[in-house]
Amino acid sequence: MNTTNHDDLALQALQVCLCLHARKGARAITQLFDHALSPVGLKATQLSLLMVVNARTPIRVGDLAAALVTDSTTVSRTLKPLIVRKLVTLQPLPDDKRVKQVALTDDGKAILDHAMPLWQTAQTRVARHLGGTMVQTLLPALDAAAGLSPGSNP
Amino acid sequence: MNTTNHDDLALQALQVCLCLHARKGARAITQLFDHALSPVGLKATQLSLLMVVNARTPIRVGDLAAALVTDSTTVSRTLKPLIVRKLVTLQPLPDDKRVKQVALTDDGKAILDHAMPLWQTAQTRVARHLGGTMVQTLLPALDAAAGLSPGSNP
DNA sequence: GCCATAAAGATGTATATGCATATTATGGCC
DNA sequence: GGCCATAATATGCATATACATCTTTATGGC
Repeated sequence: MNTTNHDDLALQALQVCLCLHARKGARAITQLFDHALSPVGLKATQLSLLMVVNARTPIRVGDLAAALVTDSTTVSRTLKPLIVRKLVTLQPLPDDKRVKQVALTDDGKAILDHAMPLWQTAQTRVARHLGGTMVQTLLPALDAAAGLSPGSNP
Repeated sequence: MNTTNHDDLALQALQVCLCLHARKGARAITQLFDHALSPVGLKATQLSLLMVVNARTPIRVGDLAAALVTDSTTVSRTLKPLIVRKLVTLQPLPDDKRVKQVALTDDGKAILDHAMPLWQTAQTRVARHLGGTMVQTLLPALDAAAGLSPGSNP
């Protein structure tokens, strides 16, 4: 008899698990970006958030969560340190005080200015490591993956 | 005059940032796996760890961290709830008591048995969503990304 | 054998992440 | 006009993640 079914499957799963691979890859990339961004005191996550806010100021918390493919509760907390550092503001919408809008401050714009060259360095380093072909296939594949949350159950 | 350099770069960066894309994709995939695994009370991260331990029991904490492309301090804490649930054990190596070895318990093997079919379902669902071609290109690209941590500084 | 140094994990602190639930604000219904 | 269903966000709890630092244990030079 063999080593039971689960052993075979579990061993094979290690090699092909899309979740594990996605997480390992994302962790490695995140670490590189975090290190690259340390001079401006931003984590990769925080820069991502600032970039989205910059592109769509002012933006609702819920829209920010959707744009980042994350939970609005996560956004709520990720905003905290950025608000403390006065990089963004959080203002209730006058028309509907349930809604809060996130806006980039001048300090936020300034730090974005300092961060983007560091981002460029990190991006280039990862892109070189992967090679152009992989980057071209990776980005659409990750986009596709990011789009699978809505259709969760069928 | 235009909208300043950083605006252009930041807007463009949103579309191509490998870190943001990797994290968004990984989050979406993780959520799907987490939901799929909820019947056995495991998170995707925990199953990944159990699969590695299963493949290489007993394994040192440090080797586990390397295999998962993560920090050994993270492994230390990720192990905590699994130890409490008696899915793995953590034993110092007699020869060198600095080293701790992680081993899968019978309960751990049992839960792995229950989890693997759920894993298969999640894996298939994601693979179908992406399509065979994307899966074939995604896995090697993520492997390549996972391999960029060592050469961090040049 | 004794102490300096290094190695392996664990802990303190901080952020990231998401589910269940609480809080607050709208809006429709009576 | 007040009450309840709903919507948007925030909090409580638990895990995930990593850097700096601490503790414990080995090892090497003397």
